[in-house]
Amino acid sequence: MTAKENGMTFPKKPPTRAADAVIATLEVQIMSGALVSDTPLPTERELMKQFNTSRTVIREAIATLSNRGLLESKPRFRPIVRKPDYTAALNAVSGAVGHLLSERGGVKNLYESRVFFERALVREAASAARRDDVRELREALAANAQAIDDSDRFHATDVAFHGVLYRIPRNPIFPAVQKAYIAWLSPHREKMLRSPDRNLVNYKSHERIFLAIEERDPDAAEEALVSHLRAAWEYVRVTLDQEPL
Amino acid sequence: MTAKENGMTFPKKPPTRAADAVIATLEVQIMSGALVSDTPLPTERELMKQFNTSRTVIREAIATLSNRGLLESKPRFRPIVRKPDYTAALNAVSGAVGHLLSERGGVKNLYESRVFFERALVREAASAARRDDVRELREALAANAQAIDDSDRFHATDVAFHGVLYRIPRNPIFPAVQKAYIAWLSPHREKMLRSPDRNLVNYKSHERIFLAIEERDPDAAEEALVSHLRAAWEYVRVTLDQEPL
DNA sequence: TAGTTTGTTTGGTCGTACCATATTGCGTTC
DNA sequence: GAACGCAATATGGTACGACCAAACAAACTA
Repeated sequence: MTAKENGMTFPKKPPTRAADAVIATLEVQIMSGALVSDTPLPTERELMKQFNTSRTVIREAIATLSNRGLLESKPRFRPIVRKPDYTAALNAVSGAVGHLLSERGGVKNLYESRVFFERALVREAASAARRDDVRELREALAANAQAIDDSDRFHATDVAFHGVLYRIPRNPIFPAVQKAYIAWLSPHREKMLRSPDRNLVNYKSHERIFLAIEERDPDAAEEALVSHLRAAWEYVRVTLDQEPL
Repeated sequence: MTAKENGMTFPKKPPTRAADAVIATLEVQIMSGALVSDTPLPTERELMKQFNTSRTVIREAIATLSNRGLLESKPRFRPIVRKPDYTAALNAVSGAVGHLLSERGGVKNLYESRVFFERALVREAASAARRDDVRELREALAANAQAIDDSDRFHATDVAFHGVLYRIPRNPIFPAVQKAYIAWLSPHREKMLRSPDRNLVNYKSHERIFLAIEERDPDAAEEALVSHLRAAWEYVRVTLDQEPL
Protein backbone atom coordinates (compact mmCIF):
# COMPACT_ATOMS: atom_id res chain seq x y z
CA MET A 1 0.00 0.00 0.00
CA THR A 2 1.51 3.23 -1.07
CA ALA A 3 1.14 6.50 0.71
CA LYS A 4 -1.07 7.53 -2.15
CA GLU A 5 -3.86 5.06 -1.58
CA ASN A 6 -3.41 5.00 2.12
CA GLY A 7 -4.69 7.93 4.07
CA MET A 8 -6.68 10.52 2.26
CA THR A 9 -3.92 12.69 3.53
CA PHE A 10 -3.68 16.23 2.31
CA PRO A 11 -3.53 16.37 -1.45
CA LYS A 12 -0.40 18.37 -0.80
CA LYS A 13 1.51 17.74 2.36
CA PRO A 14 2.56 21.03 3.87
CA PRO A 15 6.34 20.72 3.91
CA THR A 16 6.53 22.47 7.20
CA ARG A 17 9.95 23.06 8.63
CA ALA A 18 10.16 23.10 12.38
CA ALA A 19 11.86 26.47 12.15
CA ASP A 20 8.80 27.89 10.43
CA ALA A 21 6.70 27.38 13.51
CA VAL A 22 9.20 29.23 15.65
CA ILE A 23 9.44 31.99 13.09
CA ALA A 24 5.71 32.36 12.88
CA THR A 25 5.26 32.41 16.63
CA LEU A 26 7.98 34.93 17.25
CA GLU A 27 6.66 37.00 14.39
CA VAL A 28 3.25 37.17 15.97
CA GLN A 29 4.68 37.93 19.38
CA ILE A 30 6.70 40.78 17.99
CA MET A 31 3.94 42.25 15.91
CA SER A 32 1.41 41.93 18.69
CA GLY A 33 3.74 43.61 21.13
CA ALA A 34 4.13 40.59 23.39
CA LEU A 35 7.81 41.03 22.68
CA VAL A 36 8.43 44.68 23.25
CA SER A 37 10.31 46.61 20.65
CA ASP A 38 13.86 47.68 21.45
CA THR A 39 14.24 45.01 24.09
CA PRO A 40 16.53 42.02 23.75
CA LEU A 41 15.17 38.66 22.77
CA PRO A 42 15.32 35.85 25.34
CA THR A 43 18.52 33.86 25.12
CA GLU A 44 18.75 31.08 22.60
CA ARG A 45 18.91 28.45 25.29
CA GLU A 46 15.81 29.96 26.82
CA LEU A 47 13.96 29.83 23.55
CA MET A 48 14.88 26.22 22.88
CA LYS A 49 13.30 25.27 26.17
CA GLN A 50 10.30 27.42 25.38
CA PHE A 51 9.74 25.91 21.97
CA ASN A 52 11.04 22.51 23.00
CA THR A 53 13.36 22.34 20.06
CA SER A 54 17.04 22.41 19.29
CA ARG A 55 19.28 25.41 19.14
CA THR A 56 19.74 24.80 15.44
CA VAL A 57 16.13 25.60 14.81
CA ILE A 58 16.17 28.58 17.09
CA ARG A 59 19.21 30.01 15.43
CA GLU A 60 17.75 29.52 12.00
CA ALA A 61 14.62 31.29 13.08
CA ILE A 62 16.61 34.17 14.52
CA ALA A 63 18.63 34.46 11.34
CA THR A 64 15.49 34.56 9.24
CA LEU A 65 13.71 37.10 11.38
CA SER A 66 16.85 39.14 11.53
CA ASN A 67 17.07 39.23 7.77
CA ARG A 68 13.44 40.19 7.60
CA GLY A 69 14.12 43.15 9.79
CA LEU A 70 12.11 42.06 12.80
CA LEU A 71 15.27 41.48 14.78
CA GLU A 72 18.51 43.35 14.82
CA SER A 73 21.38 41.11 15.76
CA LYS A 74 24.93 42.21 16.33
CA PRO A 75 27.66 39.55 16.35
CA ARG A 76 27.91 38.68 19.99
CA PHE A 77 24.91 40.36 21.53
CA ARG A 78 21.36 39.40 22.12
CA PRO A 79 19.12 40.17 19.19
CA ILE A 80 17.04 43.29 19.62
CA VAL A 81 13.35 43.21 18.83
CA ARG A 82 12.36 45.67 16.15
CA LYS A 83 8.77 46.14 15.17
CA PRO A 84 9.23 47.31 11.62
CA ASP A 85 7.75 50.37 10.07
CA TYR A 86 7.73 51.19 6.39
CA THR A 87 11.26 52.47 6.64
CA ALA A 88 12.50 49.19 8.04
CA ALA A 89 10.61 47.35 5.36
CA LEU A 90 12.30 49.25 2.59
CA ASN A 91 15.53 48.92 4.47
CA ALA A 92 15.27 45.18 4.26
CA VAL A 93 15.76 45.29 0.51
CA SER A 94 18.86 47.36 0.74
CA GLY A 95 21.06 44.35 0.28
CA ALA A 96 19.48 43.20 -2.92
CA VAL A 97 19.18 46.71 -4.26
CA GLY A 98 22.83 47.30 -3.62
CA HIS A 99 23.72 44.75 -6.23
CA LEU A 100 21.30 46.13 -8.75
CA LEU A 101 22.84 49.53 -8.34
CA SER A 102 26.25 48.21 -9.17
CA GLU A 103 25.05 47.09 -12.55
CA ARG A 104 25.01 49.21 -15.60
CA GLY A 105 22.20 51.72 -15.50
CA GLY A 106 21.19 50.70 -12.02
CA VAL A 107 21.87 54.00 -10.36
CA LYS A 108 20.40 55.91 -13.25
CA ASN A 109 17.21 53.89 -13.10
CA LEU A 110 16.88 54.53 -9.42
CA TYR A 111 17.63 58.19 -9.79
CA GLU A 112 15.14 58.51 -12.61
CA SER A 113 12.52 56.87 -10.44
CA ARG A 114 13.25 59.45 -7.79
CA VAL A 115 12.84 62.26 -10.28
CA PHE A 116 9.60 60.69 -11.40
CA PHE A 117 8.36 60.41 -7.85
CA GLU A 118 9.32 63.90 -6.81
CA ARG A 119 7.78 65.37 -9.92
CA ALA A 120 4.50 63.98 -8.73
CA LEU A 121 5.24 65.22 -5.22
CA VAL A 122 5.73 68.84 -6.23
CA ARG A 123 2.62 68.76 -8.39
CA GLU A 124 0.73 67.45 -5.42
CA ALA A 125 2.26 70.08 -3.21
CA ALA A 126 1.40 72.85 -5.64
CA SER A 127 -2.20 71.78 -5.86
CA ALA A 128 -2.95 70.49 -2.40
CA ALA A 129 -0.48 71.95 0.09
CA ARG A 130 -2.04 73.39 3.19
CA ARG A 131 -1.01 76.67 4.66
CA ASP A 132 1.06 74.84 7.23
CA ASP A 133 2.83 72.89 4.55
CA VAL A 134 3.79 76.04 2.71
CA ARG A 135 5.06 77.56 5.91
CA GLU A 136 7.10 74.50 6.68
CA LEU A 137 8.51 74.55 3.20
CA ARG A 138 9.37 78.22 3.53
CA GLU A 139 11.21 77.54 6.76
CA ALA A 140 13.10 74.65 5.21
CA LEU A 141 14.05 76.90 2.34
CA ALA A 142 15.28 79.58 4.71
CA ALA A 143 17.40 77.08 6.58
CA ASN A 144 18.75 75.96 3.27
CA ALA A 145 19.66 79.51 2.35
CA GLN A 146 21.59 80.03 5.54
CA ALA A 147 23.65 76.92 4.93
CA ILE A 148 25.02 77.78 1.52
CA ASP A 149 28.48 78.34 2.92
CA ASP A 150 28.52 75.12 4.85
CA SER A 151 28.31 72.17 2.49
CA ASP A 152 27.56 69.64 5.18
CA ARG A 153 24.79 71.69 6.65
CA PHE A 154 23.59 72.52 3.16
CA HIS A 155 23.20 68.88 2.33
CA ALA A 156 21.25 68.30 5.50
CA THR A 157 18.89 71.19 4.85
CA ASP A 158 18.64 70.09 1.23
CA VAL A 159 17.40 66.71 2.31
CA ALA A 160 15.08 68.35 4.82
CA PHE A 161 13.59 70.58 2.12
CA HIS A 162 12.81 67.62 -0.07
CA GLY A 163 11.61 65.82 3.01
CA VAL A 164 8.84 68.34 3.49
CA LEU A 165 7.62 67.50 0.02
CA TYR A 166 7.49 63.83 0.93
CA ARG A 167 5.42 64.60 4.02
CA ILE A 168 2.80 66.76 2.38
CA PRO A 169 0.63 63.92 1.05
CA ARG A 170 0.53 62.62 4.62
CA ASN A 171 1.16 59.06 3.62
CA PRO A 172 3.63 57.37 5.98
CA ILE A 173 4.96 55.35 3.09
CA PHE A 174 6.39 58.38 1.38
CA PRO A 175 8.92 59.51 3.99
CA ALA A 176 10.07 55.91 4.11
CA VAL A 177 10.61 56.04 0.38
CA GLN A 178 12.68 59.16 0.79
CA LYS A 179 14.86 57.49 3.36
CA ALA A 180 15.38 54.61 1.00
CA TYR A 181 16.42 56.95 -1.79
CA ILE A 182 18.82 58.69 0.54
CA ALA A 183 20.33 55.43 1.70
CA TRP A 184 20.78 54.10 -1.80
CA LEU A 185 21.80 57.21 -3.64
CA SER A 186 23.84 59.11 -1.08
CA PRO A 187 26.94 56.95 -1.56
CA HIS A 188 27.10 58.38 -5.04
CA ARG A 189 26.26 61.85 -3.94
CA GLU A 190 29.14 61.81 -1.55
CA LYS A 191 31.54 61.35 -4.41
CA MET A 192 30.68 64.70 -5.88
CA LEU A 193 32.65 67.62 -4.73
CA ARG A 194 30.70 70.19 -2.84
CA SER A 195 31.17 73.88 -3.19
CA PRO A 196 29.27 76.99 -2.20
CA ASP A 197 28.83 77.61 -5.91
CA ARG A 198 26.94 74.38 -6.39
CA ASN A 199 25.05 75.03 -3.19
CA LEU A 200 23.92 78.38 -4.46
CA VAL A 201 22.71 76.89 -7.72
CA ASN A 202 20.82 74.23 -5.85
CA TYR A 203 19.36 76.75 -3.46
CA LYS A 204 18.10 78.80 -6.36
CA SER A 205 16.44 75.69 -7.70
CA HIS A 206 14.77 75.09 -4.38
CA GLU A 207 13.58 78.64 -4.38
CA ARG A 208 12.02 78.26 -7.81
CA ILE A 209 10.28 75.10 -6.69
CA PHE A 210 8.98 76.75 -3.56
CA LEU A 211 7.70 79.80 -5.37
CA ALA A 212 5.88 77.69 -7.89
CA ILE A 213 4.27 75.71 -5.12
CA GLU A 214 3.36 78.86 -3.24
CA GLU A 215 1.73 80.21 -6.37
CA ARG A 216 -0.12 76.92 -6.83
CA ASP A 217 1.36 76.30 -10.23
CA PRO A 218 1.92 72.54 -10.62
CA ASP A 219 3.40 72.78 -14.08
CA ALA A 220 5.97 75.36 -13.05
CA ALA A 221 6.79 73.42 -9.92
CA GLU A 222 7.27 70.22 -11.85
CA GLU A 223 9.43 71.93 -14.42
CA ALA A 224 11.58 73.50 -11.72
CA LEU A 225 11.97 70.20 -9.94
CA VAL A 226 12.91 68.35 -13.09
CA SER A 227 15.52 70.85 -14.15
CA HIS A 228 16.84 70.84 -10.60
CA LEU A 229 17.30 67.12 -10.34
CA ARG A 230 18.41 66.63 -13.91
CA ALA A 231 21.10 69.23 -13.47
CA ALA A 232 22.24 67.57 -10.28
CA TRP A 233 22.38 64.27 -12.10
CA GLU A 234 24.42 65.71 -14.92
CA TYR A 235 26.77 67.10 -12.35
CA VAL A 236 27.15 63.75 -10.66
CA ARG A 237 27.67 62.00 -13.94
CA VAL A 238 30.35 64.40 -15.08
CA THR A 239 32.02 64.43 -11.71
CA LEU A 240 32.23 60.69 -11.68
CA ASP A 241 34.20 60.96 -14.88
CA GLN A 242 31.95 59.16 -17.30
CA GLU A 243 31.74 56.13 -15.10
CA PRO A 244 29.22 53.98 -16.91
CA LEU A 245 26.23 54.16 -14.69
CA MET B 1 51.36 31.57 22.82
CA THR B 2 47.92 32.95 22.72
CA ALA B 3 46.31 34.50 19.74
CA LYS B 4 46.62 37.81 21.50
CA GLU B 5 50.36 37.98 21.77
CA ASN B 6 50.87 36.20 18.55
CA GLY B 7 49.44 38.17 15.66
CA MET B 8 49.59 41.91 15.56
CA THR B 9 45.91 41.78 16.22
CA PHE B 10 43.82 44.57 14.83
CA PRO B 11 43.03 47.39 17.22
CA LYS B 12 39.46 46.44 16.49
CA LYS B 13 38.94 42.91 15.47
CA PRO B 14 36.33 42.84 12.76
CA PRO B 15 33.59 40.79 14.38
CA THR B 16 33.61 38.55 11.39
CA ARG B 17 31.46 35.53 11.56
CA ALA B 18 32.71 32.56 9.64
CA ALA B 19 29.40 32.47 7.85
CA ASP B 20 30.02 35.94 6.50
CA ALA B 21 32.93 34.75 4.41
CA VAL B 22 30.81 32.03 2.86
CA ILE B 23 27.98 34.46 2.29
CA ALA B 24 30.25 36.99 0.65
CA THR B 25 31.89 34.42 -1.59
CA LEU B 26 28.63 32.89 -2.72
CA GLU B 27 27.22 36.35 -3.22
CA VAL B 28 30.04 37.25 -5.56
CA GLN B 29 29.77 33.97 -7.40
CA ILE B 30 26.09 34.46 -7.96
CA MET B 31 26.33 38.06 -9.01
CA SER B 32 29.26 37.38 -11.29
CA GLY B 33 27.46 34.53 -12.93
CA ALA B 34 29.90 31.87 -11.75
CA LEU B 35 26.85 30.29 -10.23
CA VAL B 36 24.33 30.32 -13.01
CA SER B 37 20.88 31.61 -12.26
CA ASP B 38 18.06 29.08 -12.09
CA THR B 39 20.44 26.22 -11.41
CA PRO B 40 20.65 24.39 -8.11
CA LEU B 41 23.36 25.19 -5.63
CA PRO B 42 25.95 22.50 -4.90
CA THR B 43 24.95 20.23 -2.06
CA GLU B 44 25.61 21.39 1.45
CA ARG B 45 28.16 18.65 2.00
CA GLU B 46 29.90 19.73 -1.16
CA LEU B 47 30.04 23.31 0.01
CA MET B 48 31.41 22.41 3.39
CA LYS B 49 34.32 20.68 1.69
CA GLN B 50 34.74 23.61 -0.66
CA PHE B 51 34.83 26.18 2.12
CA ASN B 52 36.47 23.84 4.58
CA THR B 53 33.92 24.61 7.24
CA SER B 54 31.05 22.95 9.02
CA ARG B 55 27.59 22.37 7.73
CA THR B 56 26.30 24.71 10.40
CA VAL B 57 28.02 27.63 8.76
CA ILE B 58 26.97 26.55 5.29
CA ARG B 59 23.37 26.27 6.32
CA GLU B 60 23.42 29.66 8.00
CA ALA B 61 24.86 31.16 4.86
CA ILE B 62 22.23 29.50 2.73
CA ALA B 63 19.49 30.75 5.03
CA THR B 64 20.82 34.27 4.88
CA LEU B 65 21.22 34.33 1.12
CA SER B 66 17.83 32.78 0.78
CA ASN B 67 16.26 35.50 2.84
CA ARG B 68 18.10 38.07 0.81
CA GLY B 69 16.54 36.69 -2.31
CA LEU B 70 19.68 35.38 -3.94
CA LEU B 71 18.60 31.84 -3.34
CA GLU B 72 15.22 30.28 -3.46
CA SER B 73 14.97 27.26 -1.21
CA LYS B 74 12.06 24.91 -0.99
CA PRO B 75 11.85 22.57 2.00
CA ARG B 76 13.60 19.47 0.75
CA PHE B 77 15.17 20.59 -2.48
CA ARG B 78 18.44 22.08 -3.43
CA PRO B 79 18.39 25.85 -3.25
CA ILE B 80 17.99 27.49 -6.62
CA VAL B 81 20.28 30.32 -7.56
CA ARG B 82 18.42 33.52 -8.28
CA LYS B 83 20.21 36.55 -9.54
CA PRO B 84 17.85 39.17 -8.22
CA ASP B 85 16.06 41.75 -10.28
CA TYR B 86 14.05 44.66 -9.01
CA THR B 87 11.03 42.46 -8.65
CA ALA B 88 12.89 40.10 -6.37
CA ALA B 89 14.13 43.06 -4.39
CA LEU B 90 10.67 44.40 -3.77
CA ASN B 91 9.51 40.89 -3.13
CA ALA B 92 11.90 40.68 -0.25
CA VAL B 93 9.99 43.33 1.67
CA SER B 94 6.69 41.61 1.21
CA GLY B 95 6.97 39.93 4.57
CA ALA B 96 7.35 43.10 6.55
CA VAL B 97 4.84 44.96 4.45
CA GLY B 98 2.30 42.26 5.03
CA HIS B 99 2.10 43.15 8.68
CA LEU B 100 1.90 46.84 8.01
CA LEU B 101 -1.07 46.21 5.81
CA SER B 102 -2.90 44.53 8.61
CA GLU B 103 -2.71 47.65 10.71
CA ARG B 104 -5.23 50.36 10.63
CA GLY B 105 -4.93 52.42 7.50
CA GLY B 106 -2.19 50.23 6.11
CA VAL B 107 -4.03 49.11 3.05
CA LYS B 108 -5.38 52.56 2.44
CA ASN B 109 -1.93 54.07 2.60
CA LEU B 110 -0.61 51.56 0.16
CA TYR B 111 -3.54 52.01 -2.16
CA GLU B 112 -3.18 55.76 -2.02
CA SER B 113 0.46 55.44 -2.91
CA ARG B 114 -0.55 53.40 -5.90
CA VAL B 115 -3.02 56.05 -6.98
CA PHE B 116 -0.32 58.63 -6.53
CA PHE B 117 2.12 56.65 -8.59
CA GLU B 118 -0.27 55.84 -11.41
CA ARG B 119 -1.39 59.45 -11.59
CA ALA B 120 2.14 60.32 -12.47
CA LEU B 121 2.30 57.40 -14.86
CA VAL B 122 -0.67 58.47 -16.92
CA ARG B 123 0.59 62.04 -17.04
CA GLU B 124 3.88 60.72 -18.29
CA ALA B 125 2.11 58.51 -20.80
CA ALA B 126 0.00 61.39 -22.05
CA SER B 127 3.00 63.59 -22.59
CA ALA B 128 5.70 61.18 -23.63
CA ALA B 129 4.13 57.99 -24.98
CA ARG B 130 5.53 56.80 -28.28
CA ARG B 131 3.40 55.60 -31.11
CA ASP B 132 4.17 52.04 -30.13
CA ASP B 133 3.12 52.69 -26.58
CA VAL B 134 -0.22 54.04 -27.69
CA ARG B 135 -0.73 51.07 -29.95
CA GLU B 136 0.10 48.68 -27.14
CA LEU B 137 -2.29 50.50 -24.87
CA ARG B 138 -5.00 50.33 -27.50
CA GLU B 139 -4.53 46.60 -27.83
CA ALA B 140 -4.62 46.12 -24.09
CA LEU B 141 -7.82 48.12 -24.00
CA ALA B 142 -9.35 45.99 -26.74
CA ALA B 143 -8.47 42.83 -24.90
CA ASN B 144 -10.03 44.36 -21.80
CA ALA B 145 -13.21 45.10 -23.73
CA GLN B 146 -13.54 41.56 -24.92
CA ALA B 147 -13.25 40.20 -21.42
CA ILE B 148 -16.07 42.13 -19.81
CA ASP B 149 -18.21 39.02 -19.54
CA ASP B 150 -15.45 36.96 -18.01
CA SER B 151 -14.43 38.41 -14.66
CA ASP B 152 -11.28 36.36 -14.37
CA ARG B 153 -10.07 37.31 -17.78
CA PHE B 154 -11.20 40.87 -17.17
CA HIS B 155 -9.03 41.12 -14.13
CA ALA B 156 -6.06 39.79 -16.07
CA THR B 157 -6.53 42.26 -18.91
CA ASP B 158 -7.14 44.99 -16.38
CA VAL B 159 -3.77 44.34 -14.83
CA ALA B 160 -2.21 44.13 -18.26
CA PHE B 161 -3.67 47.49 -19.25
CA HIS B 162 -2.21 49.17 -16.21
CA GLY B 163 0.97 47.23 -16.84
CA VAL B 164 1.45 49.01 -20.14
CA LEU B 165 1.40 52.29 -18.26
CA TYR B 166 4.13 51.03 -15.95
CA ARG B 167 6.29 50.08 -18.92
CA ILE B 168 6.04 53.33 -20.83
CA PRO B 169 8.72 55.21 -18.86
CA ARG B 170 11.05 52.31 -19.71
CA ASN B 171 12.41 52.09 -16.20
CA PRO B 172 12.76 48.47 -15.10
CA ILE B 173 11.96 49.50 -11.57
CA PHE B 174 8.42 50.44 -12.45
CA PRO B 175 7.08 47.08 -13.61
CA ALA B 176 8.60 45.66 -10.45
CA VAL B 177 6.63 48.19 -8.46
CA GLN B 178 3.46 47.13 -10.20
CA LYS B 179 4.09 43.51 -9.35
CA ALA B 180 4.59 44.51 -5.75
CA TYR B 181 1.30 46.40 -5.70
CA ILE B 182 -0.46 43.44 -7.22
CA ALA B 183 1.01 41.06 -4.72
CA TRP B 184 0.13 43.24 -1.77
CA LEU B 185 -3.25 44.51 -2.81
CA SER B 186 -4.73 41.59 -4.69
CA PRO B 187 -5.69 39.69 -1.53
CA HIS B 188 -8.08 42.52 -0.82
CA ARG B 189 -9.23 42.79 -4.38
CA GLU B 190 -10.21 39.16 -4.33
CA LYS B 191 -12.68 39.80 -1.59
CA MET B 192 -14.76 42.07 -3.76
CA LEU B 193 -17.44 40.47 -5.79
CA ARG B 194 -16.96 40.68 -9.49
CA SER B 195 -19.70 41.29 -11.96
CA PRO B 196 -19.96 42.23 -15.60
CA ASP B 197 -21.53 45.47 -14.42
CA ARG B 198 -18.45 46.45 -12.48
CA ASN B 199 -16.29 45.27 -15.33
CA LEU B 200 -18.14 47.51 -17.75
CA VAL B 201 -17.70 50.51 -15.48
CA ASN B 202 -14.02 49.79 -15.13
CA TYR B 203 -13.63 49.28 -18.83
CA LYS B 204 -15.24 52.64 -19.48
CA SER B 205 -12.72 54.17 -17.12
CA HIS B 206 -9.88 52.54 -18.97
CA GLU B 207 -11.30 53.88 -22.18
CA ARG B 208 -11.38 57.40 -20.81
CA ILE B 209 -7.80 57.09 -19.67
CA PHE B 210 -6.69 55.77 -23.01
CA LEU B 211 -8.44 58.47 -24.98
CA ALA B 212 -6.91 61.17 -22.83
CA ILE B 213 -3.48 59.70 -23.36
CA GLU B 214 -4.07 59.36 -27.06
CA GLU B 215 -5.07 62.99 -27.20
CA ARG B 216 -1.98 63.93 -25.22
CA ASP B 217 -3.96 65.51 -22.43
CA PRO B 218 -2.17 64.83 -19.13
CA ASP B 219 -4.73 66.62 -16.98
CA ALA B 220 -7.61 64.68 -18.42
CA ALA B 221 -5.70 61.44 -18.17
CA GLU B 222 -4.84 62.08 -14.55
CA GLU B 223 -8.39 63.01 -13.71
CA ALA B 224 -9.71 59.88 -15.39
CA LEU B 225 -7.21 57.71 -13.58
CA VAL B 226 -7.98 59.22 -10.22
CA SER B 227 -11.71 58.85 -10.54
CA HIS B 228 -11.17 55.31 -11.78
CA LEU B 229 -9.06 54.18 -8.86
CA ARG B 230 -10.94 56.15 -6.24
CA ALA B 231 -14.20 54.60 -7.39
CA ALA B 232 -12.63 51.17 -7.24
CA TRP B 233 -11.43 51.91 -3.73
CA GLU B 234 -14.84 53.05 -2.61
CA TYR B 235 -16.23 49.87 -4.01
CA VAL B 236 -13.73 47.79 -2.11
CA ARG B 237 -14.35 49.70 1.08
CA VAL B 238 -18.08 49.32 0.89
CA THR B 239 -17.86 45.70 -0.13
CA LEU B 240 -15.68 44.92 2.81
CA ASP B 241 -18.47 46.22 5.00
CA GLN B 242 -16.79 49.13 6.68
CA GLU B 243 -13.90 47.01 7.82
CA PRO B 244 -11.57 49.53 9.37
CA LEU B 245 -8.76 49.71 6.89
C1' DT C 1 8.92 -1.33 -22.03
C1' DA C 2 6.56 0.11 -17.97
C1' DG C 3 6.15 0.07 -13.28
C1' DT C 4 7.97 -1.19 -8.81
C1' DT C 5 11.39 -1.82 -5.40
C1' DT C 6 15.65 -0.94 -3.28
C1' DG C 7 19.73 1.73 -2.19
C1' DT C 8 21.89 6.12 -2.05
C1' DT C 9 21.94 11.06 -1.69
C1' DT C 10 20.62 15.08 0.52
C1' DG C 11 18.23 18.45 3.31
C1' DG C 12 16.16 19.03 8.22
C1' DT C 13 16.73 18.30 13.01
C1' DC C 14 19.03 17.11 17.11
C1' DG C 15 22.57 16.90 20.95
C1' DT C 16 26.88 17.84 22.55
C1' DA C 17 31.05 20.11 23.00
C1' DC C 18 34.30 23.99 22.85
C1' DC C 19 35.77 28.78 22.32
C1' DA C 20 35.68 33.78 22.92
C1' DT C 21 33.39 37.41 24.60
C1' DA C 22 29.64 39.84 27.62
C1' DT C 23 27.81 40.00 31.73
C1' DT C 24 27.56 39.35 36.45
C1' DG C 25 28.98 39.28 41.00
C1' DC C 26 32.25 39.23 44.45
C1' DG C 27 36.12 40.90 46.91
C1' DT C 28 39.66 44.37 47.40
C1' DT C 29 40.98 48.95 47.97
C1' DC C 30 40.64 53.77 48.82
C1' DG D 1 30.35 52.92 51.57
C1' DA D 2 31.58 53.57 46.74
C1' DA D 3 34.62 52.66 42.95
C1' DC D 4 37.44 49.58 40.86
C1' DG D 5 39.36 45.17 39.25
C1' DC D 6 39.16 40.42 38.61
C1' DA D 7 37.21 35.78 38.46
C1' DA D 8 33.08 32.98 37.52
C1' DT D 9 29.29 32.42 34.71
C1' DA D 10 26.11 33.14 30.83
C1' DT D 11 25.65 33.53 26.11
C1' DG D 12 26.37 33.63 21.23
C1' DG D 13 29.38 31.48 17.36
C1' DT D 14 31.29 27.40 15.52
C1' DA D 15 32.09 22.61 14.97
C1' DC D 16 31.32 17.46 14.76
C1' DG D 17 28.58 13.59 14.43
C1' DA D 18 24.30 11.26 14.18
C1' DC D 19 19.62 10.14 12.67
C1' DC D 20 15.36 10.63 9.90
C1' DA D 21 12.49 11.24 6.00
C1' DA D 22 11.97 12.76 1.49
C1' DA D 23 13.98 12.91 -3.08
C1' DC D 24 16.70 10.79 -6.44
C1' DA D 25 18.76 7.06 -9.08
C1' DA D 26 19.49 2.46 -10.22
C1' DA D 27 18.37 -2.18 -10.35
C1' DC D 28 14.84 -5.31 -10.92
C1' DT D 29 10.51 -7.54 -12.01
C1' DA D 30 6.35 -8.27 -14.65
